[in-house]
Amino acid sequence: MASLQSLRGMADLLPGQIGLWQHVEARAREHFRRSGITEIRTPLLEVTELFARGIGEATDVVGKEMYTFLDRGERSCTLRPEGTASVVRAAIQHGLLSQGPQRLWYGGPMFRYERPQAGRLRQFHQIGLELLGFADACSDVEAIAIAWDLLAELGVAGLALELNSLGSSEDRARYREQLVTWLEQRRDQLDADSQARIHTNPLRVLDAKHPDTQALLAESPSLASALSDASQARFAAVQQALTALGIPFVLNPRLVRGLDYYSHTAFEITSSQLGAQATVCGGGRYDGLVQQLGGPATPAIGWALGMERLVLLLSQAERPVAALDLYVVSRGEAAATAALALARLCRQAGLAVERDASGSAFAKQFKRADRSGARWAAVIGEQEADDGLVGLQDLRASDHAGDRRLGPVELVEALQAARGRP
RNA sequence: GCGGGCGUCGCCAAGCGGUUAAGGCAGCGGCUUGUGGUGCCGCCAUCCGGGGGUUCGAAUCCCCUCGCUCGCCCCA
Repeated sequence: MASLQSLRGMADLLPGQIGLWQHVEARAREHFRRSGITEIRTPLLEVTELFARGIGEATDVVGKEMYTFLDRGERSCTLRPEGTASVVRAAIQHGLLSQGPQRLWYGGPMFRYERPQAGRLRQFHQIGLELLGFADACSDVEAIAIAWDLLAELGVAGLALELNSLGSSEDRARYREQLVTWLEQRRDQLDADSQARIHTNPLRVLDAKHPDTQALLAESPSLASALSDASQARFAAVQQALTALGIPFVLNPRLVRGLDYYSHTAFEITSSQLGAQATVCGGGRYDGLVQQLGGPATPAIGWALGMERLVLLLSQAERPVAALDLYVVSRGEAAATAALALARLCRQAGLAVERDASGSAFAKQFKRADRSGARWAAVIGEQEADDGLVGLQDLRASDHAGDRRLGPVELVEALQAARGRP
């Protein structure tokens, strides 16, 4: 390549697309505000150990997808591949948990060194929710409902909520043993990927895509039956509450989240319109993580939502356009200064203004005024500059009958008065 | 990391071994020396992602490379 390019998997967000992103971000912000959830911002870079311990050494994310390097002090640093570990670290580090339960959200870029694909980038963006210090089943449902309602509010259609329970960490450990034993007995019947995972991440074998492996798995010990009575009751309570809220879901016993820290409720919100990367939002309960990272035993639930995937679903719909109130056209040096002063005056009054700086023919400037989408055009030529006046015309009018000539202050007042009216 | 498809102007796109490399949109200039949305005229790729090779001759064939894309893996 002759010219410089962005790194693979790292995308620019251009002016034409940014409106949709800002729209989503604004809605999310407002949605969290109404839900009593406050934002937290953590660094993009963390000590590698945080993710190794938090997410799990055996996971793909940690094993092969992290952007890790040594800094000048020879410390191993990693660009965050997800948000939860950082939020939990911050909560522990600053003693937030001793101030009571925390309802937090975050947003921003995450980094995973993977092969880019539709809805998958190396730098991608997530919005996430973390409820720290909440143990009851209704908190699981509240978290899910917040995600579900946000998506609905944004007008995303055709979503499905998939649900599973991984049980308590004891349930999971017990089941893991059963499963490993069972898998080992049939090791030679498994596909290569699954064989490799028997000890590193056996639960993931359940979700193997290989048809022969899937057929074999039909008779494997089930996770559901390994759940303790308490865990089963808890899962039932989650389902009841979802039903009470009218949020539809499908049980997916093979839904095993990739990161080690999940327990009990695990869920994904998926769309069939996204191709292979169908998950828009995924999350679950992670009761053991806070303690594992050195904090007080704290039950927690959270989720992360993929911005790129969400925007992909939304981009078929309409996108909001930032409207300009006024476009200022001028000719001549004195007029240019007057135009600049007028633009500034209007901006100070809260109007959105663009000034044509080209100095080209009026016909040309008006053509641009029209295309800018501005509601009004202001004209300052030699004549107006001399008189200290400004020509004002309605760009929506088809003739010049309504054109006026007035002073800058009157113009601002006129536009403010006209604002809000069609 | 592994497979498949693709890569011509800012965007869309013709071209398929010998063309001055169509066309449309956008942009710029003009018709209209101070007034827009329509119309008309003109300008806008010595070059076809990059590098090698085959050939008298390549955007068109081959190799390598980069990038995009789809799937696998995994996840948001």
